[in-house]
Amino acid sequence: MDSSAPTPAASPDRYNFLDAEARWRQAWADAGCFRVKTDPARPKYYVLEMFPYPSGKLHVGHVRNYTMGDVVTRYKKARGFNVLHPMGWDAFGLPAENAAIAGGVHPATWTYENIATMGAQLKLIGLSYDWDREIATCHPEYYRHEQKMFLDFLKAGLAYRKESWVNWDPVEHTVLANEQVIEGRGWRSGALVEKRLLSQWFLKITDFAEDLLAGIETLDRWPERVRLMQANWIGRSEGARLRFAIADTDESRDFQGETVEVFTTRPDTLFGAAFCAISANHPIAKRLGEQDPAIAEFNAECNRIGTSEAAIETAEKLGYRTRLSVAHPLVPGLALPVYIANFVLMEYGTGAIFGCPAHDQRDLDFARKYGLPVRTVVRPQDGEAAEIGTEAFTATDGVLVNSGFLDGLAVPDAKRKVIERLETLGVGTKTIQYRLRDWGVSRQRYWGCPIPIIHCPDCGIVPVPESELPVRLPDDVSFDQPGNPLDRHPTWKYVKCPHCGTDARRETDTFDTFFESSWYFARFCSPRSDKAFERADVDYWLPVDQYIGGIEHAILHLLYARFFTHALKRCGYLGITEPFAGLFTQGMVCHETYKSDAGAWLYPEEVFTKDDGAHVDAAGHPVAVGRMEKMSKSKKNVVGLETIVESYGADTARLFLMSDSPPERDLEWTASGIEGIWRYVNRLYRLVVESRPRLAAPGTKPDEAHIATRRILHKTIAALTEDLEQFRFNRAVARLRELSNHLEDVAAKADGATLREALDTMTVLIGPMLPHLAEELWQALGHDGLLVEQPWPVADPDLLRDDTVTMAVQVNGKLRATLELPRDVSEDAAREAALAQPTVQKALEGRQVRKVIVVPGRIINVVG
RNA sequence: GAGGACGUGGUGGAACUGGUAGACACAUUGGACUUAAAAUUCAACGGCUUCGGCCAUGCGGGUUCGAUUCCCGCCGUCCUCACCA
Repeated sequence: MDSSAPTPAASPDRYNFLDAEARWRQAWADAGCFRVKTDPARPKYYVLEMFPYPSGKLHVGHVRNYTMGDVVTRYKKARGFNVLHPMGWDAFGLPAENAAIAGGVHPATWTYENIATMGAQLKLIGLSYDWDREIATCHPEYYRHEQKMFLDFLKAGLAYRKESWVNWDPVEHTVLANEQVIEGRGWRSGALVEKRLLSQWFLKITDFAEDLLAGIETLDRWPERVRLMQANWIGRSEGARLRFAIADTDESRDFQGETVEVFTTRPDTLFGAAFCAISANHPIAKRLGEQDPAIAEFNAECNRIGTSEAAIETAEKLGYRTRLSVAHPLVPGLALPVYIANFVLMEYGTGAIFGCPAHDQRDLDFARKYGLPVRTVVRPQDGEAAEIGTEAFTATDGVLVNSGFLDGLAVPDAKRKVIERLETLGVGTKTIQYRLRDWGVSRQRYWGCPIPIIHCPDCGIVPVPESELPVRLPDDVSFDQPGNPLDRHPTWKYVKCPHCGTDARRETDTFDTFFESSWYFARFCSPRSDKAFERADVDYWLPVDQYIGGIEHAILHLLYARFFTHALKRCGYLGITEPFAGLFTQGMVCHETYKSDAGAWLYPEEVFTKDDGAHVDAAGHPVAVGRMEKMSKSKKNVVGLETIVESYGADTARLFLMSDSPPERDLEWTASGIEGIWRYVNRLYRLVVESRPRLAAPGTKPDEAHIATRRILHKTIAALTEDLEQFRFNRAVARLRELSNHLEDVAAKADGATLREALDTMTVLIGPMLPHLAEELWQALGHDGLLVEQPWPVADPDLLRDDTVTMAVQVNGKLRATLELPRDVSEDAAREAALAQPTVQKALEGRQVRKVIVVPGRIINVVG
């Protein structure tokens, strides 16, 4: 329990971190170590952690990814790069409004207070930010630029307004984008999302579907997982669109000459078509509904059924047989019935399909249910067409049958040929269909960037003139009733039309808050510019070389930001298409959960451990220990940042967060773990302080032991450098411990020069992870100036290679001996040495040696 | 339903490109120091063993001189998307 952890007191043999950490943070700030400027003469490196939403307070779980960015920044700086490492606040969002509703505090006040709190917390842990570049996206000097961008997008045809069925979150009282609906629920509220028909602003992300997909190939420093998720989200499929003419019958006089357009990925199965099905929101379904209350009711029912996993699994596939039928485009005289079906989505393809029961499972189920014919048109490559029972034949390596001019063709050839025919007939075309849909950016909320549009009864949609930007949020708003305060504001929305001067009204929706985070990385390049950013600055700094954030943004933010970069390029803002060259997705910090016997969550510091290991609360009542879960305020399994920094120091917390667990995996925060790191930090301190007297000792003639120490030192430099390059922080920590363990063993007998080199170098190596301690030790070692400005050590290649190698000796694959042999030992000599081993002879048990495999420097395997 | 990842001691994890499995830690146990504790420090720490070894990287096969690593089939855990035509 954290509460049982002693507060380490300062003592002569203990590192006084409280004093030292504050002192060195001040020294970095005074020297402006992390203030950078555009300098094309120097190589640049841009490190960025996903900026936080200022929700209240940070706990130790938040700090992990900032520490990773800090380690990279300090390391790259030592390697000579001009490193940009900025921090800011993703400051628009619903929690501020909820706080306003609950507590009567204005969202702006709430937000800026949280920014002050969290900013101070971040400064406690010694992060290498250029604070001069701090931005908050709720500031008009930030959001004015995205209003301009939106107007530019509008001019470029990348923004449009359209009435469509959208996802409505009934708890947040706002629309959500498709990316923000997870298993049918709002991504933040968890409420079941409803479908509503609303007029909304969209950004044309689909214009870049192909570019965004192709771009994924170039992102070779992104996790494979994220690339795959994005590719799946974009969801490219090749197929055909084709039009079925509505059959001219007595029942369909009013649809004469009209067509039903469908999308299919299996145009080759067209001869097996048994029906057409359209979405309940298809224009034809709506027209039919207007005439027939039964159809209207069926359509409404389809919209009521949710899209959650449970709803989909249990919902029956329902069809409503309309009075319409369509003519098969290739089979004269064949008419197919038209159904309205609850499983056809208006949002994908054309909102209509043709059903081929023999070769699609869902179509087969539907056909069996409604007694439709099942006609096999693809047979297995070798063999006859099997009788279709309850399972469709969906393999695509078959051969076409019962399909007229397609008979005998393989599926891919048949696809090609049938599309050719459809194109000749003028009833269809080859198409590429994406799952990706345009990004709906309108939100019916106050605390966001106003959409700079005026609705005029005469002129329609009129952009706010650029000279009038920014459109500022009004301060005087009330949250005493649900809905959008901007819409209820007494005066704000009433304006004159900029064109004709008549009474008009402002757009009262604000942008999705993902709008702000879609370009902030560029704003950091010129945070005080009166333009969105300066071209010279973004040309130098972008793309971000190392981006660090949570996997939860694998699609949402990362896709929006990639799209924005394409769109900004098209509008002439910048010259790149991919904003983030390298991406790292870090794991979460977890902690045990505690529950009192009354069922209430308890904070770790409210829980005590008795001698027998039982857990109790302050009153001595038993406490149930739950499983490790992501630190979260709601379950109270959080450890306060200040608590840890005051008890152990920032460096101890930082090193703990970098140790043991690989950075992409979850990390368990434990009291014993932090204790262990604290002990290690003190050992490092003592190692240096106690070695100081020996540094003055004259260098003796270097003997074997000194060379061994230097070898270990230089191997550590090489390995640690490689680990940092590859984001293997846990291994880097292990290597540091190997080095310091060795130095502790030899310090008392090492010669001055060797010890000096080793301790100086070790101090530089711990710098990225333990920056305060490193400065303190650097000073203790007698150096002037700041360690943070020291160059990274370079390993001497001669010291990376030993004179001898340890080779394993196996007999039939089993280890029987190890041999210390000269590095350049010949294969013959190695073989002889191995065979001479008594253990080898014994293991052979008198058998003939059939073969000896020698892998230089590694292994000798005797096969007998 | 589609796609993907992972599975190593009591625990977190290491093992380069197929080459000595368990680095580095945490926990535990025992010893030293101490009036005692804390701190520090030394040692043991996968299992079994007749002390020669044997068995061990989820399970079963395969390839190989040699497999935690490659291939096939299971089992389990996790993630993403999902009525996508």
